[in-house]
Amino acid sequence: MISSGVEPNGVTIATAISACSVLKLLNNGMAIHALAVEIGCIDDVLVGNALIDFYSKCEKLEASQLVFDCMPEKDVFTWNSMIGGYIQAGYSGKANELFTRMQNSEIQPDVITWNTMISGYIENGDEDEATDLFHKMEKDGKIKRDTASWNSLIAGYLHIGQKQKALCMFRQMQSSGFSPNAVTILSVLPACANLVALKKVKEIHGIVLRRNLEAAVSIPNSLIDTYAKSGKLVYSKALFDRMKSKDFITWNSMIAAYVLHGCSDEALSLADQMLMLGLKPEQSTFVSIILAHSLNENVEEGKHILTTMIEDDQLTPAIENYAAMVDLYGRAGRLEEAIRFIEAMPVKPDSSVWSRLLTASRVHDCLDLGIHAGERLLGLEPGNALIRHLVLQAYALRGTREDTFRVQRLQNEHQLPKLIGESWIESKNKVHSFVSGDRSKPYSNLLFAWIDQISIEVKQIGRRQGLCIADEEKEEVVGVHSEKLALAFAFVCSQPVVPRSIRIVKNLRMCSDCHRMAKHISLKYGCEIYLSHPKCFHHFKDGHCSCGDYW
DNA sequence: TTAGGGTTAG
Repeated sequence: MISSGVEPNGVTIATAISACSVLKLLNNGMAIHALAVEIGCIDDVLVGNALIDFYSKCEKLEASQLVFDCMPEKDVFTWNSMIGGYIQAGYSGKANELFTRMQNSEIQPDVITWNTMISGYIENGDEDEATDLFHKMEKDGKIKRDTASWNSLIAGYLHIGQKQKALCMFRQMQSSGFSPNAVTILSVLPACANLVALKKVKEIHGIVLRRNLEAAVSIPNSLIDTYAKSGKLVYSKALFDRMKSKDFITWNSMIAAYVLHGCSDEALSLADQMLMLGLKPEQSTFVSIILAHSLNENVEEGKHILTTMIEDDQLTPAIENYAAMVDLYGRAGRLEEAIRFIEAMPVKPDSSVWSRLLTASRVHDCLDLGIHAGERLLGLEPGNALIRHLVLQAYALRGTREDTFRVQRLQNEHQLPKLIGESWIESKNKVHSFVSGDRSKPYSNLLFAWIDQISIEVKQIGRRQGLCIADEEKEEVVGVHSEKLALAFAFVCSQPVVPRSIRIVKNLRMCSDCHRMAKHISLKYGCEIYLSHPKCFHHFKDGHCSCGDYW
């Protein structure tokens, strides 16, 4: 435009600066700022507003404040942009000061100002202040809450990990006569992505259909992911097949869904289809492809994929790609290669890398390497009780003189909270919780009798007794593990019919004894068992598990 | 024509 000799005006400048804000192009934006001064449109309120947002997004808050202070004329955008800048930088106190100043100025806060303050407070951990503002905003009758007001609160709760409160607000929103929009759905779906919330997912899917929200690609994308994590891979695939326009996230989500369910061949074939359509896989696609080769224990192919990614596609591997490689070597039992790979990595290994190595070490009974990985994990997350517990166990198992000293030192550093296994299962619209060794339920005797009977059968099949590093203490110590109680509950309460599909969520890693029992039950009764615990998803069917006995 | 709320990578 400039080289054609057309003079830009304030609108041109504001639009161009906005583009720089999105792309966080500090130098280009500053050049346009200089141009605005040169052509004399710097006092244009539109330009000033765009600049405040631009400098905030480039993390140059002092510059934003300077622009704000110099503006001869301010409007509601000016104030909102400046307040939003402080909020996004985490300065809710400073934002609140401006919010108060704004209320005493000739420009009054609008619904966006209020929403910005609400999301700012809650994301900075001040839940009370956020809900207080949410209630106050309609007090004087000038401001009406909108869908985004509800979304701010719901998304805020999710950011701080309060899923239940978010879902509760979601319900309240609907009973207050507000319809969820695409943003609401995209916030709330990941909160329901687990094996015991399938009904909730279906309910939200129902809202999507009734409100015609499936047109935006992001909605079916999120549903594909959520259904897979809720154990309904067939629903994910049905949605995928029906989608007329797919984007990268669609493909990545479906490929990752197959990997999650241990369907490596389907994942690889879908990745091939993606290539044939001329779509270039991105880093995240390669994570899934490497993991699929890992499931097949095809180390050479996995290594080839990483090379292809770097050399042919000119992509810099992300830490997740390196972690997937460790899984590839680890699952195949090539532990020395795994550790050599980690040592040669161009980036610093993070906890995902070390925890993959720890998994490999525990599955292949390699105590020394397990201790090495555990110590690294502990160095990265010293406050993590679970890791501390694993490291202590590993030292105790190895039991050299130095190990004993290390155990004592670790124990003295922190008081170890007791790790209690807990499992959840849904039945008749109610989620039931079981803790390991719990005999307090009125029907406990029925559960234990059922477990005793199955245990005898499983013991006859044989047990492998290796060096065991486990999240949870052995059952001889804590009593029957919670997932067995949940399994027994599923059978006992569906009598005389055999349950077809059982879904359980657990807080701690499953032990190999419980894993063996679940496989046996799936074979004996012809039922499917889905069980997830942090970082792992199991689908037991016909005596096999989708994890390939590696978790 | 500038401001707020959101999807994948077990």
